[in-house]
Amino acid sequence: MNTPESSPPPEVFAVADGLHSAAIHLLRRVRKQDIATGEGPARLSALSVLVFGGAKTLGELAAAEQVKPPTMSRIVSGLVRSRLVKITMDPRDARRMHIRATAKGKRLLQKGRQLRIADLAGHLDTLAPEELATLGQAVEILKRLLERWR
Amino acid sequence: MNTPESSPPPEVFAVADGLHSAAIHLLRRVRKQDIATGEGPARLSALSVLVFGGAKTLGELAAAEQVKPPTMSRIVSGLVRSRLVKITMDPRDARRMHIRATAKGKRLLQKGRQLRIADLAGHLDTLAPEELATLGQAVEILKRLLERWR
DNA sequence: TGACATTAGTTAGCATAGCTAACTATATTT
DNA sequence: AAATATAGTTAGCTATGCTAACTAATGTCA
Repeated sequence: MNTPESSPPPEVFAVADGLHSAAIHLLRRVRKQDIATGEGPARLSALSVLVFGGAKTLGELAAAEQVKPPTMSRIVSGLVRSRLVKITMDPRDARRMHIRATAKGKRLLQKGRQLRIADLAGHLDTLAPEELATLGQAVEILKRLLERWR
Repeated sequence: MNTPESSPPPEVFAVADGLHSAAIHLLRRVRKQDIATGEGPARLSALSVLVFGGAKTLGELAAAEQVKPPTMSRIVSGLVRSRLVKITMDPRDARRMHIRATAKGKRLLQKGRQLRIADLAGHLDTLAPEELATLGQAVEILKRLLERWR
């Protein structure tokens, strides 16, 4: 039959399982570098949305981070206190706020990101060229997959 | 020169960046399934170590999860309260405790894991066979890389 | 236009999860 | 026997997630 409802074959589950496990352990390793930034993961993640995606309202940011508005409200408060973002009110709709990264916020994000990436890159650099190439292809495949996930 | 201290080439950084981003977004997607288990991520993760790696002392479990002992102490308390693990004292060393998953713990973990994996597998199943094969190879490479990371 | 509904964000209060510092109890070493 | 080291716990802080209930502003429509 192979309807859309039928379950994927075992090989697919095996890859899913391995990918899941690898993602968990990989992030657990690189996350240690974040301590150096002095900000927690939720703030860094929200900040990265602002730096790469431009200014957002609180609701948009909450949606982008898949978090509820009260949670994002507190995350933004922290970012404001650290002067990593700045709030301006919407001139047309006094309920809305626009949140944008400051220069300091951009600098901090780049620094933190570089620490993570450099750590990972240092390890990837020990791989054979073909292995690295395979990972590069895998990244492209995953990128396309994640785009159409939802 | 290319000493071990020299920085990896840009291609390696590009792969590192892509891998990092893919891991973040992939986990953010599948994590939503965890709500159905009624336990938080730290508990599920510790439980999985016990289910797949057998009984552990608190210190071993903390090390495996890269967390400090007080944190693991509280995680284990929660797991005990939910009857997902059981504690026995070491007969030779009264300071040590042995923590093992109960049958209920094993069942819950399998259920939660399956929800995550099934979600991911459902999406992987939309890929072409060659793409899936590439991801399978990437998983193997990452597995070896992570083993020698630390 | 005035009443009602909707939308944006905040506040309060709860749980989980991370940390350090300081503690208890047990083993080990000298 | 005394000093030291090790295994876990307790207390208390911060950060991050949630829901429920609130305020304030905007939209709708009779």
